[in-house]
Amino acid sequence: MIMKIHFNNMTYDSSFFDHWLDRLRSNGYRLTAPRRKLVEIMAGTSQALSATELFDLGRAEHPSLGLVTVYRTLEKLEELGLVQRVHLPGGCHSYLRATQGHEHFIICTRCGRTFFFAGDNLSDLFAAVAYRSGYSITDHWLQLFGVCRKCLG
Amino acid sequence: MIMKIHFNNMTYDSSFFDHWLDRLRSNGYRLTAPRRKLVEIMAGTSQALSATELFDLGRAEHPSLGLVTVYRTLEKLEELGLVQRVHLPGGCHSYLRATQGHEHFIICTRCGRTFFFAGDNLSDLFAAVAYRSGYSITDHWLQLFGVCRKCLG
DNA sequence: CTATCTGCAAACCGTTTGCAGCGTT
DNA sequence: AACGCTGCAAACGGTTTGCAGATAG
Repeated sequence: MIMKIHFNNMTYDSSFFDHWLDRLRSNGYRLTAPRRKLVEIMAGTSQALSATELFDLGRAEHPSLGLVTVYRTLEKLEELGLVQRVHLPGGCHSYLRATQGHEHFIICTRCGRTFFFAGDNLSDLFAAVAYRSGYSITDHWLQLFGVCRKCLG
Repeated sequence: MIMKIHFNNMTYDSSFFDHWLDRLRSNGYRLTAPRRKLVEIMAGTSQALSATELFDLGRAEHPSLGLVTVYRTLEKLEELGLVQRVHLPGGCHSYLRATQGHEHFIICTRCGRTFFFAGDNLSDLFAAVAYRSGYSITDHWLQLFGVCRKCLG
């Protein structure tokens, strides 16, 4: 069942969840109960979550869940490009839905809530840097930090 | 003694080293032999170094050096804004001379060598994102990844 | 039926802390 | 002389691995 949901100030369809399950299945991974639960949580939140936080959320609904399963599921989701590690000034222990194409995000440094936005065209800048540095550019991160409306009070 | 050196494709003066020592001293930190050696290495390289790599480099010239001293020195340099942790796709265990103002850098994903460049004006983009997201923006990272000329061969 | 997945316990690795002695100021 | 710094050893916390039993396909 696919339905429109309000997510992160933008409208996405809930098929994130279905799509992720499809990707797992079509890559030969099995859809077990703990895995489904973890995918459901990660696909449905705009909050960057650490393995432990995800573990606690998952365990609330699936008590026998093990922390190791959380790590192994995150590993697969990351490998499939569905989830990405979030780098914060204070550490790199959180995960978030991966950005797509030229999409970037701003993350609240208090609660981890994120807002995704389409990246402006930075290719002029990149071309200039490639020329001046002699490097062949393979990737870039543009990451914004701030405080979200809820945390501003 | 201050002299011009060629560093990272740009000309800096070697007073990075002197400046860092000054900053340590003026903040009440003592200038010991192991600390001087570590500052000399970090101030004089454009290579992102992990604590262990810095340890090995330092130990080559100061054999009694302890790894703990490396961590404690990096902590102080980071606190003074002279050094920053570098976030790479594969982990966040390296340190580099901190960027200043609107400066950014591109890092070679093979050898860690960096090239610093002045950031273009991204404030229009930031203003738009602040407006659309409702976040109050406090900081940003723009980080480029690539392969440097030496590693390209 | 078979290969994958699970949870547990233990190993692992980068980092931090407690401490007694040393060195800078 | 006082206080910060050092190196050692041990603790720590997040993550990974080995394993035997459970389960999806």
